[in-house]
Amino acid sequence: MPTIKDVAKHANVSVATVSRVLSKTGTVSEKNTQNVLEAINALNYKPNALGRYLRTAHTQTILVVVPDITNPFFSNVMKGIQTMANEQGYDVLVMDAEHAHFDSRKCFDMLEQKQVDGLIMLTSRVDRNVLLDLGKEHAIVLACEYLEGTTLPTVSIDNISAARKMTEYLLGLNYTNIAHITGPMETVLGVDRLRGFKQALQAKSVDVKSLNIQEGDFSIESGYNIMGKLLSLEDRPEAVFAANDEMAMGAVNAAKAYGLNVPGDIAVTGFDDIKMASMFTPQLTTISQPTFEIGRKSMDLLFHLLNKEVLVQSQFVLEDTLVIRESCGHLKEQPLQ
Amino acid sequence: MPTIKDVAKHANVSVATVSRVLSKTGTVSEKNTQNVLEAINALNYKPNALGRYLRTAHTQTILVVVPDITNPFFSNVMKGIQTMANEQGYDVLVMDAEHAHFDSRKCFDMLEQKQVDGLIMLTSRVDRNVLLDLGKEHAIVLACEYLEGTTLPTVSIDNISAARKMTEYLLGLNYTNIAHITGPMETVLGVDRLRGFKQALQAKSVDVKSLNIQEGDFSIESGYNIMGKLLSLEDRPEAVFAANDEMAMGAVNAAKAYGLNVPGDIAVTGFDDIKMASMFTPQLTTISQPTFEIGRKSMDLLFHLLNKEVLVQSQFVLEDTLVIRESCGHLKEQPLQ
DNA sequence: TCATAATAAGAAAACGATTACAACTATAAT
DNA sequence: ATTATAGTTGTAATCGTTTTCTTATTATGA
Repeated sequence: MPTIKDVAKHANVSVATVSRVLSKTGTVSEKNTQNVLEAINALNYKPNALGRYLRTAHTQTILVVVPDITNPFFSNVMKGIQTMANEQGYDVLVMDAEHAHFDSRKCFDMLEQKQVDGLIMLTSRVDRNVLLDLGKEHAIVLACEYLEGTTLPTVSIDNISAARKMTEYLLGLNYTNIAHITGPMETVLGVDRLRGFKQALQAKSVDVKSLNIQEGDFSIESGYNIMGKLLSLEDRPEAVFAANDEMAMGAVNAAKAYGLNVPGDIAVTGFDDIKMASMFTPQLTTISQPTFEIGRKSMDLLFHLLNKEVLVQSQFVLEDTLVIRESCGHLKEQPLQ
Repeated sequence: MPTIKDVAKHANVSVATVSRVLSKTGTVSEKNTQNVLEAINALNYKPNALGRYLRTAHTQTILVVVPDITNPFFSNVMKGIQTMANEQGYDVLVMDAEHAHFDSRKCFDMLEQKQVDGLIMLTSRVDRNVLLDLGKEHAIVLACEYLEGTTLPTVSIDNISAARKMTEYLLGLNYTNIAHITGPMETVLGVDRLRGFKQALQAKSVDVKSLNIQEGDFSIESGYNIMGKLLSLEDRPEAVFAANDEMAMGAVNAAKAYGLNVPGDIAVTGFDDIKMASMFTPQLTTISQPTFEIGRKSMDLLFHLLNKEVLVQSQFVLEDTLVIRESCGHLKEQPLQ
């Protein structure tokens, strides 16, 4: 494996000169530039990134922690991050938090050990204080899940108002006995969507029955199981709002297994608008999040942080959209594909 | 940011001693060990990974190149890799090849520049010779898509026989006019599955009509569009075998849009058994791949390579399963969830 | 022609760890 | 007392770059 020294020797110059032509900084004569370039070619020299990183003290790679790589919602956000990162010459490391079953110190260490330059957290299920402290010294941005009263840069949608919007839509369809399958109550996402749900109900003076609120874990299975419970309630709900699309699909399938028709017998809505939401039968009415844009914006923010620029604005809430499809019995025109 | 020197000074020992207690190698007296540990704590010292990496010449991180991070099939393989990697103390970098629209030199450079210790390719749509050459000097394993006549370690299923099995199943259901929506013909995956399809037909002396073979690109959209073509054929196929689940779903939806019932009017099958295959209506009959295991095995192989062990076996083909659900009109018992 | 500025290039010092080597204990064996 | 041995420790080299100084050379302008 040739090093910069070998190149220097081969080109009859000093290592400094080689480094200069490599990084296109400083001034090197035309003749030497050519010599160095030839030597690089002749030896098939590839600069060792480690040497450079140690000296320059940054790795040009960032870490993103995602609750579950398997979840299509997050892979879209990831794609946005990835795209933006590559544009700026950064590489992206991914860490799967496995729904917070991981040791969050691992990702913090990577930051502190200079293994990565920055961090994008797609989950906030970590030690709040540690995260906040770390944010003072390092480049960290929070996406999707913001942290209550945080100083960290954040990009997400307004989950409360989105959930309220969804519930109001259901109310507008004249459903009043509405259930909500929540996300995990230790996530801001779960809590906020529940909050929006309640707000809409209370605004219409519909009372919120505690039996109609059941905690899920964002998985298809939990949607299926909880729907089972809901359906066996004495006062069976007419509509159920699931806190994400996966749970909604589980719920629909539970209803089908129960011999019920969706939306004929019971309406179901989701949240996130993952790709499958429109492929599913019935097509899911849901909240569409600008996933790619969330990713892009997060990386953009991180990039500013990395460059020590002062952020004029650090909290970004992006637009979500209620997309109405079939699962609530109100079919708007929509191409099937 | 404290360095090892600061710790040494604080603990009144040499940097060598600090390094020794850090890496638990060599012998250090009980007293000094304690002093060093205290100093580390007092200064909140985190060893700089870059320094270590440069010296030890490896980064403990591997790179995996995936055709499309958004595809659930690959995220499951990724999960297997990730799990195994973490067990062995490796980190995982992900690069999205965007269906080979990326510059493959980028991932090769990372290997050559020592940015990563090893490479797992989930796609082989790269320059064959470059890849093979690189494999002589570096740790590389190919997963999912093997390379014809390669010397590189490989783990995948036998796509030809799996596709044959699927086609035979269709034939067994007495369909004879069967179409195949292929994957991209520049992927081994696409070619192999087509090959298996043809083999099954030829074995039964059913002639393969060229109009019944249409090239897709693994996307839902292409499945939808191609199905449109297929349905307007004078001699409309009774069954269509799509080379992956996404295209199968697109095909089903096209049929629905056409006013056709699946499987009543036309049978459709997929390949891969992604999570949604069983959530979809009708539930997809498909080929199930041991995704997690493919990931695990690949990482295991890579790990051996990294340790310079000689591989007794380097080509692994894992078991696939035909999972029969609803989409071909032959419903076996299967829990709905 | 001389002072000044600009350009080119090398020597050597970082960066922060690991580790080979040597040196110095203390203890045990002779 | 002397030697051998094992256990500790420190010094300094090393990994492969980048970058700060210096110095030498050439070009520019008065």
